[in-house]
Amino acid sequence: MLRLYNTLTHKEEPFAPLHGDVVRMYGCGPTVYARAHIGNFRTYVCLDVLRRTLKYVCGHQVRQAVNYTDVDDKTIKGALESGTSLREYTDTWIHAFREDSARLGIEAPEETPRATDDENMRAMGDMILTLEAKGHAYRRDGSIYFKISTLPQYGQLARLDRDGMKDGAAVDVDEYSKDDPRDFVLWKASKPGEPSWDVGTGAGRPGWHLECSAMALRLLGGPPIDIHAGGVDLVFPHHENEIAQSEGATGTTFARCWFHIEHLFVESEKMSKSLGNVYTIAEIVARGHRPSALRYLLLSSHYRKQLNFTWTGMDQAEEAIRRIVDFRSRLDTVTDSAAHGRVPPQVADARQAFKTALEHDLNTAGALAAVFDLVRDVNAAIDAHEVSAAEAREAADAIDHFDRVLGVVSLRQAEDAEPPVPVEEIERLIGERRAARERRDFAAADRIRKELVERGILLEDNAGGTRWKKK
RNA sequence: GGCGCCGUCGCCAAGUGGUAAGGCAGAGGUCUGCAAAACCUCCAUCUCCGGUUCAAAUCCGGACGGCGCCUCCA
Repeated sequence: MLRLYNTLTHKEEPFAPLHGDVVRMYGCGPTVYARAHIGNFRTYVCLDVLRRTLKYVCGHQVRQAVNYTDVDDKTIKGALESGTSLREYTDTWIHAFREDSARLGIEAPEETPRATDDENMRAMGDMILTLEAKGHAYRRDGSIYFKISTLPQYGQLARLDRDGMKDGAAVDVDEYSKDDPRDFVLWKASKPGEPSWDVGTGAGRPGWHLECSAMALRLLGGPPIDIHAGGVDLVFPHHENEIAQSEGATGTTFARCWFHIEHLFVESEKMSKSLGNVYTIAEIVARGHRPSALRYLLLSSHYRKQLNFTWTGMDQAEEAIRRIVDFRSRLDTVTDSAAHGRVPPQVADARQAFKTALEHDLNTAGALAAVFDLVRDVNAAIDAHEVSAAEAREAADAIDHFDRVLGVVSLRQAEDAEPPVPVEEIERLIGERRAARERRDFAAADRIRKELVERGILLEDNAGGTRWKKK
């Protein structure tokens, strides 16, 4: 059974969906005002692995929502500066995000709501009115605030207490007049020139936290929903405030399990624009790396540990994937008909180890070890001519199964499907080279191989003939 | 000031009470026309100091080092 670390309880707990076999999960998505960076994508790749584990390892169905925050200070400013409407402006970045997500092999969630969609705005308005009716909210100068003192459990997720929040920590000094500095805004009064909505709230726009509460409950049903996720930085105040709003409005638990992904660092430093180390997928590619390598790198350490992105790490990831991909294609070349019985138990062990690792709070590094164990074992068996085609098929099925969760082999194969040299030309040259080798003209043969290497194609001579692959 | 995390081979990284997975890199070897790939062999006692235990990388205490949150942020 899957066990997940729950931020709410600070413990690893067995996880099962509340209703039947459907896991209802919500992830806080990007604010769409710029191209997302690799740190953002660590979160989304880890969510993807969680999603895939739930589906393909645990056998659950998944109903996942990941939102686009398409109205806030940054998006409004960006739209203004680019001279386009908020909708057009955010459309651009949503498109970019989908493009990058696809390059990283992230499965599309069932729901990708936008805050400014009518039905979501209405849901937010309804939630505010409910909070007001229950005495959790108050209006001041056209804005509406959540009154923290009305909710005794406030602070449970982040484990913050009032007394500790003093010296050294910045105290929220707001330009608005709130009853308590910690009260947060549910609805911001509109300013001249800014887009605004009125959903029983007066003209304005939603506060930072409101959209997630409203959309999660609208799209996933409940409460409680099964899993709520995001980057660690969202624990406070975002998620704490989401809990306050949702539980204030519904009177019951908002989310059963809180799943948080640690931050990515770059060359041991926090990413920041001033350091110039905020990389996007496009920049990774421009440096000659495949997105699959980034995905692998993100999977190679545990999601609750800080991960240090380095270019050496990317090089190592490229090599590691290559080993698995080479193995996977080698399996297709096995033609022996006699079974030897050596491989099936190896496959069974690997499948078991893979599952056990993922079930243990998504231990992807451990799962990868299981994959490599199988690679080594079966490679050795093939070298010893002790594998039948059917047994190779079993191993291939296992690798394909593993990759439904890892999503890294298929990604690499897709990336390498378009070689820099036309396939017919590669094959023609391989033919010429074979002829040269047959007449023992190794100089000519080596010349062809060298030429292809320079054009990005590697040749490997095996018992069955010559194989090519992208460098 | 409060809360919390981390320190395992050159690099990355599992393991969290029973005697150190895996990947990358490296050395030697097998195979090969040569390469490549693959395989085999070699390559750490877990930051340090105490303690608990038959047994600790794993638990407790302390030291040193690194980091996060308490403020917009994945």
